[in-house]
Amino acid sequence: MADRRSDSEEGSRAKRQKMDAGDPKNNPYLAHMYEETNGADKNSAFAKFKRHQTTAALAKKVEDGDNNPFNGQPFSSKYFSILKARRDLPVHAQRDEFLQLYQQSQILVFVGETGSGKTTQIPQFVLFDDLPQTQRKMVACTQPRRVAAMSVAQRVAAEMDVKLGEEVGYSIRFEDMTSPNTLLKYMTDGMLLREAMNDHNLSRYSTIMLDEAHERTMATDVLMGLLKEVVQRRPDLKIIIMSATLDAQKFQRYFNDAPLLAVPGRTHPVEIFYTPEPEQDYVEAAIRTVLQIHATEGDGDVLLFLTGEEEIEDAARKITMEGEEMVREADAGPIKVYPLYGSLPPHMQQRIFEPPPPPRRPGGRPGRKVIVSTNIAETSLTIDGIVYVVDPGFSKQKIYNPRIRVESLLVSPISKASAQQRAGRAGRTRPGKCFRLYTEGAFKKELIEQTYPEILRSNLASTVLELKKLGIDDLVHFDLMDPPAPETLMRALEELNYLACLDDDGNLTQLGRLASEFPLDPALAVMLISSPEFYCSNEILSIVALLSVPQVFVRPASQRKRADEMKNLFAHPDGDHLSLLNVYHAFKGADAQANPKQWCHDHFLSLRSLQSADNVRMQLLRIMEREELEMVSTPFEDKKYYENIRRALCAGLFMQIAKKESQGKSMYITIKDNQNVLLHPSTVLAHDAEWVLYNEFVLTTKNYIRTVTAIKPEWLLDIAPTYYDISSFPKGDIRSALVRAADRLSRKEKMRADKRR
DNA sequence: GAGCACTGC
Repeated sequence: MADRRSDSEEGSRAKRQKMDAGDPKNNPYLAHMYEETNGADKNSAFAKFKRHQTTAALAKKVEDGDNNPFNGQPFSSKYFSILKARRDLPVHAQRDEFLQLYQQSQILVFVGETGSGKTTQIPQFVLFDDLPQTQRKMVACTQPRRVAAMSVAQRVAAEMDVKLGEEVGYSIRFEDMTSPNTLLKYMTDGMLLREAMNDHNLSRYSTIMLDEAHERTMATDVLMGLLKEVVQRRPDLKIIIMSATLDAQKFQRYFNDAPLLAVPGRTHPVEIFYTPEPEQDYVEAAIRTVLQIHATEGDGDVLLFLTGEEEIEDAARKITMEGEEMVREADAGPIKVYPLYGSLPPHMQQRIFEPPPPPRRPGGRPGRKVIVSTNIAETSLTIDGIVYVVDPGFSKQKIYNPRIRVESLLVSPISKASAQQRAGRAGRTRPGKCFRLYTEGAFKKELIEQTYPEILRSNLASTVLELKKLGIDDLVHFDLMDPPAPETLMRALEELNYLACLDDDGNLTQLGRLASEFPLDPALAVMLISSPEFYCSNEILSIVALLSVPQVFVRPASQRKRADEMKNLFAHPDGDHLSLLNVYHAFKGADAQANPKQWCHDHFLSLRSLQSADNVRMQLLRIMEREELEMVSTPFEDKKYYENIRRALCAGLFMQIAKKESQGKSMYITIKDNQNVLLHPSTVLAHDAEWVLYNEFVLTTKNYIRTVTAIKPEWLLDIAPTYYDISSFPKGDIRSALVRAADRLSRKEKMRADKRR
């Protein structure tokens, strides 16, 4: 089988071959001849090390030596000062215990609470015992987030006194910071999954660590299922599942009763307070609690968890106002409120690290910082100095309804694990307090133990395609830790079958194999792959890139009118997809490129989103070229320029079509699922289109379809005849409209045939 | 006449 790799891989492999060409020791075909001495020759610091038989004492000796065992360079003085601090970490006391379990078993579950040092130290413990250099392999440690992979790699490179990207590196989307010398690689879990799709045995690794496994991301869950199979084919591969305390036994059971090692963390105690009675309005209660803390508690910053941007901005405003009143009337200390959520520009996010405001006069009451945040402060961002946490017990969570194939965000009660994590945020620097705005009874009886893993809350179309590409044929018996509902799985298989990515027996088709190469939703991948047939792959590529990044249109509450005017400059009467294309073209134009920041600001566009779309576009373009898909455009003057693009959109999104209801203005009904929907008010679609294609179904106060483009039913019959098999539609408005379209289509074809005769 | 929690390839 062809060993195809993702393109960043391809790059590093090419690099590796080139760099290694001169040295027979580095030639993979000759490597076995050097196995005894490779990296562990007599002069090496590792000479006395027997793989998987080392001890903490042995490692300590090398760590305390004069020269770096990995690159032969003398250790810097900074190395020794960091080493001293490392030895104080809780994990260090159990290094021998860890080594014994690691050596004895193929799979190990490691539980380390925050502050234990697990993410930085355990991979180094492994390195000194696994000696991957002697196997020409690597040790991998996965993280759910890119920033974590980068920053931990940087930290560990410093601890090991090596240059980042050499012996210690990281690999994330858009950036491969590794070299042929890399022995320890931090990477995102999604990246390892990508690699697995081309190397089902993950043969480049001698040990794989899945860190933060308790977060149960989609990628972690799939990787765990995969690794469970790989360990049977590769007895030489070792696996470490690293997690926070909760649910450790579940991991143990899943991995055939793997041994468990638990290391305590280093945090301060947090006192928990509950409300005696349930609160009616959690936002109002939260604001009241924050102000109460300010009035009655000692110094220390406050972290309040709310669910979304609007709620947060609103609460922040109210707390600021009330706080100012407290300063005036009760001589309270000054209070500074910072909103925090993902779509906030980075420089605004950075502001949360500013020190709290000083007292208003010498000797006055100390100032206090209040951070009002989404869940982003629960895992992604840690803020030191928080002493008080206010937890109303809610967050927005993604849920998936397979019956109508809709993912939506819903404000839901958090889990016990989440509540514990939130409380923990108060004890990072000193003992703290957590105020839960629900009763103790509710905590015990109503909150679920763990947030449902993502795999149970998502559309599985792309996951199923990935699994097929990973060589998993029998999905039903694939051992996932939490198997999704059969209906969700059936929906995904059905969707992939309609997209022709899977045949009727559920086997990967050529198109499916190609689609899996793209880091995209299968529908968007199919759209992109089909686009050369419609003479518009350049344009579809831009649209797909824009559809895979956060919203490009910015609409600040204070300047809505102005923002809408600017958006209208890019509007295309036939719909939002074409408007996105106009935005992209304008962004790449000379005017915008002269000063992109200013231009985006002036036009109410998000520079961050546009730049990231540009990045995505480049990545996708490289895959298109590698797969020899043609990059073509219809000449702009051609009257079919936009029509071709709209047809190509149908090639991927033909399952997301709505038709106007005969009665009722702008009321639409979705095809097949028969959901009543409204055009999202943000649409630029200028006319009452009979048929529209939509990108997204949003469930909020009403059912909306967002990002819509006008299309013709004839195109659907032409492009997706199986899905639009008229006989499968019940008698009614939609069916008769399709029949009329079919008539028009055949008349046209007949006329064309007549002309040819 | 609207609301994108968060993350990833």
